[in-house]
Amino acid sequence: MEQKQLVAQAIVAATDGQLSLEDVVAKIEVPKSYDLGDYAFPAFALAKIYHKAPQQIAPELVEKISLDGFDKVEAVGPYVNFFLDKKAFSLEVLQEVIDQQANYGDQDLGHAGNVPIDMSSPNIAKPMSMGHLRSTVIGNSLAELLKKANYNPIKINHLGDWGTQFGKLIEAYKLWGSEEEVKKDPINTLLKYYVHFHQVDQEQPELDDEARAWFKKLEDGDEEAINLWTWFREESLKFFKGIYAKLGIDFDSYNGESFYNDKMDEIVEILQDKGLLQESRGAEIVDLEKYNLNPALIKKTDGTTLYITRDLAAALYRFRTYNFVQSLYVVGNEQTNHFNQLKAVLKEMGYDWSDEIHHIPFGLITSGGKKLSTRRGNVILLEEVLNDAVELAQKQIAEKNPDLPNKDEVAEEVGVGAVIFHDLKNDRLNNFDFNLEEVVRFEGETGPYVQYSHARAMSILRKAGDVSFDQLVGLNDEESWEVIRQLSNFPAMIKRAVEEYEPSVIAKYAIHLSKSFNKYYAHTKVLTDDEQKNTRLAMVASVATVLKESLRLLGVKAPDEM
RNA sequence: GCGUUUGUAGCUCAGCAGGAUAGAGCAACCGCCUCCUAAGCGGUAGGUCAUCGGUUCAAUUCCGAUCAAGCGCACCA
Repeated sequence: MEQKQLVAQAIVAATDGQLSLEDVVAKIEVPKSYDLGDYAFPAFALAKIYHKAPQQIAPELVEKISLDGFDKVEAVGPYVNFFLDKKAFSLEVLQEVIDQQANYGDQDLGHAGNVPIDMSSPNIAKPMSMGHLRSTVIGNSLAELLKKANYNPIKINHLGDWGTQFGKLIEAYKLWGSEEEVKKDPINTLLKYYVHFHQVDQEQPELDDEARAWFKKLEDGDEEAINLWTWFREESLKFFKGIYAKLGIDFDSYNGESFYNDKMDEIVEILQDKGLLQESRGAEIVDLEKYNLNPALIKKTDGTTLYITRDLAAALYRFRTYNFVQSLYVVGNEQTNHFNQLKAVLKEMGYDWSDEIHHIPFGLITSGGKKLSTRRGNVILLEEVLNDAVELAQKQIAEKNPDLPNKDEVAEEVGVGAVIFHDLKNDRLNNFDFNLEEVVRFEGETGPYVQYSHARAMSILRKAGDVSFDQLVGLNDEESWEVIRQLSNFPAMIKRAVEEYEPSVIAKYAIHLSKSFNKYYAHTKVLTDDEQKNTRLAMVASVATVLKESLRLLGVKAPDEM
């Protein structure tokens, strides 16, 4: 970053202030190929000012630029290419990483402001599928990233524990369920009832009325309904927590939809007071015509609430409780309309803070090209995927490193890490069709590749024993230069990932850093006794630190050996 | 139909908010372990950046249209 300023200043000085520093900074780019330097300034913008061809201007600029801070400055066609002083720059970067350790890359974008994150949010009485994994791992990574940028994230698991579906479940249980069967295998049994319900109600639509009646009872506090619901909820939560433990993710709150049951009346009252509520086809709605959105359904004909009613209550509750600077919702892109409606209704209610509500959408996972659907039985169980991945990691270890001391622990970290990393490495919005082989791949651009790179670095450091990094020297060979440049990019990557709510920025970065390090590793023997040995070790230590930190920000463990 | 997201190599994706010969990974083929973990490194082959227009000195990148796909469009969440 500062290097870019240095380049910009040199250009501004050489052009006698014809261009502002800001303009020049905006124009400066990083050449695609190393032999074209570290930064480049295209002289096209000057062609009009000087009435000359940019190819002619570039060499003239080079004449006027002092070499202070650069190894070389040269003109190639219309470009002025800058080569940084490798020795000075590498020393500076390594010193910084060694000094700051895991704090390297920390920023203060958030000034400690609260940011509730609505994430994971599985539905009670249903198993967790690959679909929930996305919200969980993206939310978790955003929380870590926000923390690094000095925000105070609050991870809220907005459990899907309320709604008509529980009427259906209770109705199904009453018709076909047995207590013993549920106790044996809660989730799968409840799921079975639920799926069965949807098969039967195709021909017996009156079941839906029964189900709605049960949900009505639930909202009205009927004892039998509440008892069943509480039981289903507890069993589900036990099961979910097992999976979260496996993923290494925890939450600050498990306040799901039901938590807002007693907070919706106020919302309805406010809407009424402000004259926003209208009756339409027997239901209560808020018209959103002027936002070019469908009306928001606040209450159904039978007086029960809907998803958006609860989300309105939740939004207000979160604002009052956390006084947030931003409020995030990590929810699939198929719900974009819902969040547009949510924000619009809040805006109509006069809440300016609705502008700080951000839906963080992500793409859909399909299976065989088809949307996952619990009711139709088309699910990919997260638990199974994780188990498969860990098992595969075990095989891999048995084959490649049979003497590894803590095999099971490492297999867990690698297997689970592979699944998480796979989910985070691509753009959030990309859809993907589930493919087990792809998800648990350990070679190429994968989580295990990054973990392996880290383990290699740690291995060198172990072999090196005690070394001090007090007397570092500059490095200027080609292979280490690639690594140094990557290391220096880390803080900028953090910033971008936070600003774009995009963990994939960090995943991609980790791959690039790993690549440059593996290349270096193949080319240079680190543990050779010479005057640069300690500096090389400092670089290896820096790579290990930054890789481990990158993985941590993604929610992936970095074993020292694998 | 309306809204929205997407369209880059056989497959999966990058391309840093316009720039110098479009990059990786898988898959294919060929090399590299007497040397810090070969879960690695190197090489070969593979593309009219969906199509057509527009803005610009410069467009894969910005704008518009068309085509194709995903998702959403009132009593589910």
